[in-house]
Parts: sequence; C-alpha cells; structure tokens
Amino acid sequence: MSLKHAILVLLEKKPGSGYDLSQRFKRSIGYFWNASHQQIYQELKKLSQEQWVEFEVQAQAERPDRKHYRISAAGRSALKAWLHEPAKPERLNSELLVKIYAAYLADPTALLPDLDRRIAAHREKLDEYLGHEPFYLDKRGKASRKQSLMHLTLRYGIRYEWNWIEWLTEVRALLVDEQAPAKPMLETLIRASSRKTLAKR
Amino acid sequence: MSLKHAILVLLEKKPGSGYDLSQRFKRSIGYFWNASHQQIYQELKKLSQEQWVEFEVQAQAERPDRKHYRISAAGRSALKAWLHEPAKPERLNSELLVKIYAAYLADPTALLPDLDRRIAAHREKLDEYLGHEPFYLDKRGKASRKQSLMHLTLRYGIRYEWNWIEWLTEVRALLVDEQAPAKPMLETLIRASSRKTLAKR
DNA sequence: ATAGCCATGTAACCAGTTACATGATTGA
DNA sequence: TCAATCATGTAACTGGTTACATGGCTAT
Repeated sequence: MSLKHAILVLLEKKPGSGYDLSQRFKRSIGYFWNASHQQIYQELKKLSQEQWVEFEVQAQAERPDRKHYRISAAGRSALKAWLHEPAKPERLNSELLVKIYAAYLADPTALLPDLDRRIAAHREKLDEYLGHEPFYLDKRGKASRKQSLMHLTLRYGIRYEWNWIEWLTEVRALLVDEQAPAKPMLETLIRASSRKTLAKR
Repeated sequence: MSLKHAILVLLEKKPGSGYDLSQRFKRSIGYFWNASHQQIYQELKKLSQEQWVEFEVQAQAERPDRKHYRISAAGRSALKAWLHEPAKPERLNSELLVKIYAAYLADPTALLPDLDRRIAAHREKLDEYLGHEPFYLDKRGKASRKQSLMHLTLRYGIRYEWNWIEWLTEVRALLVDEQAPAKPMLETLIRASSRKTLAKR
C-alpha cells in the first residue's frame, strides 16, 4: 500500500494535521496521488497505532482541536525501506474509455457533454500545474539539483493533462465529423496558457 | 462501478465464458481496463443474479465445463442507460511517482532498476499496441467509420505508453547525470518499432 | 441566503488483491 | 521437469467511496 507511505513522505517534509495533509494532497501532489479526508484520518489512526507517526493535540480558540502529526524514527526507517522495494506495475482503469469504446452501441454524440466537461477539467489542471512550475525553477529557469526530481513529477502531471486534452480533442473532432486532429491549435493554446500563468507573477 | 459495464460491453460484442472474458481483458482492451479472473467470476455471479446476463453450461470432454454467458435484454438496456450517464472524473494514484518524489530522502540511484524495468514494460506494451493497430485500418490506412472510436481507444493506449517512456527516460537521464532528454532518439526508436511490427504481417 | 473554509471523525458499502484450491494437456 | 494454457471458483483482506454527523467563521 502506498497511501501510508505517501503520508509519511509528506510528514517527513513537514509535520501537520490530517486536514493539512488533505490540502497538500489536493493542492501540491494531486498530479500523482489523490486521497480523501476520510481515508487520511483512518490511515493516520493506523499509522499511529503502528507508531510510525506521533501526534500532539493543539487546542484552538473558536476552532476544533487539531492533531499535529509528525513522523517517528520508526516511520522514517519504514519509509526508507519502502523506497528500496520494487514498485508494482500500475494498471489503468478508465470508465470514460470504456464508454467511448462502446459508444457505437447507442448514439455516440451523447458523449459530447462528457468530453467537453473532461477537456475543460484537464485544461484547468494543466493551467494550475503550469502555474506551479516556477516554484521549482531559479531565475535562470533551472531546477536546483535537489528539487529536480520533484520538478519532474510535476512535469509528469503536465504531460498527463496535455495528453488527455490532445486525445479528447481528437475524439471530439471525430464525433462532430471534423477532419483534422487539431494538434497545432492545441499547442498554441497551451503555449498561450503558459505565458498567461507565467505573467501572473 | 464500471467492471460490470465493461463485462456487458464485451458480452454484447460477443458471448463467452469467464475465462474468455479474462483473455479479452488482457489481450484486447487492457489499455483501458484491467480485471483479474477472480474479479470477473465474482462479477458474473452478481450479473446473473441481477439477470443482466444468462448462461448455459457446456460440458467438455477432458476439460472443465464452461459457462457460456450472453447479455440479456435487461442487461442491454442497463448498458444503454449507463452510456448516457456522465462519467466521473478519474484520479491518478501512482506509487512510482511517490517514490520518485521522495527519492532524495535516500539514494536516488536506487530507483534505476525500477525505472529500467518500467521502461522495458512500457516499450513492450507499446510494441504490442502498435501491432494491434492495422486491425482497425483498411488498405488505405483509414479506420472504418464504425470502428474509428475503438481505434481511438487503442491510440490512447499508444499515447499513454509513449508518454511514460519519454518521461521515464528523462528521469533516468537525470539520475545518471546526463543532460539531454533524449526525445528525438526515442521518436526514432518508436518509428523503427512501428515499421518492424508492421513488417511482420 | 449560500457556499466555502476550518477541523474532525464513524459506518456501510463497493472494488480490487492475494492466497488458496483443483486438475488435465501441451510444448520447450 | 517446468511453465503455460485451459477452466473454475472461495475466502480473507486491503483499499477506496459515499453517506452521515457536527458546528462556527467568513466572504459574496
């Protein structure tokens, strides 16, 4: 299982509450790991039973108490051991692809609203990720040695979203009976988006 | 849930046994849906309880009996209803990405064997998928109207594998301290592979 | 008013994996 | 002799989602 280890990684970088962790899953590493708050609280309970994490309760005025978690020595060594184990192959399961595969059984154009929603969602994420990128780069546009691996995981997220957009756009073009895969146009859009998000700073 | 519906889609195309289905998941639509035989047998049991599928037992000499399943009228309409429901967004969970993100906590080069195994696995799948492609194309290299959606799902698989290979190669280059992302070289390899698999026919 | 943020959790359920179980046939 | 293919399943467990529960503060 990896959620356990994903949590340990985050706590190793910086301690925090379950709520903090769920924010970090959403906002900073959502491009390779997603977890709901329910899952996180359950997992933190298990992790503290195993003594891989410790916590202290912080009372807060006007707000619910927080449990401030940090990784323990045992947790740290479990994490290192895990890093040296081979990763198991990942397997794709995409509901949308099943629907597209089967679309000819009914009216294929019924998929259009779904496609448009998905394209919009991926465009949004792509923009978000492009906005994160400068955080990993110095003034000369280079990632520091230490952060370059983390930067590459962000670039995976960027590729992933881009890939979906390109492909979904091809599917859409087929459904509405157009011809060209609209590739160059997309690249233009993405470059534009990149400039836009970079300009915000 | 989609495994139910993925099974219905396969049975709608062509009836068969649980074993047949597990082969088809592996060999023909593995690039967007994976299922183990255990899952399939359980699911077929549920599907026949709901009367979305029917089966007849076929006795075989020298081999275990087979249950030959086919979709029922109720199953067919459930499938059509499902096709008109919106698909829920997919969420990525990649163990390997978590490891790469956290690699700096230990010795990052410890990841190399993992990376090489994964690159090889993705190269293999890519080759396999490229080999499937001519099945969807006529003599002039065009997909028939009816099959073009299925063809696009295969192209998703091709993109997916390609994307992983390119990205993993970048990560590898960083770990072994090279500079260039080796992109053009990869494209060359993929084109060569495409010619090779096409030449086999 | 309505939604979103802060902050925590439980319970029921659904989905997926791993281990176990059987047993013949075919090819390297 | 070892692995793969054919052919079916059960049981235990782990992982993940959905629904429910509480409740104040802040911004539109």
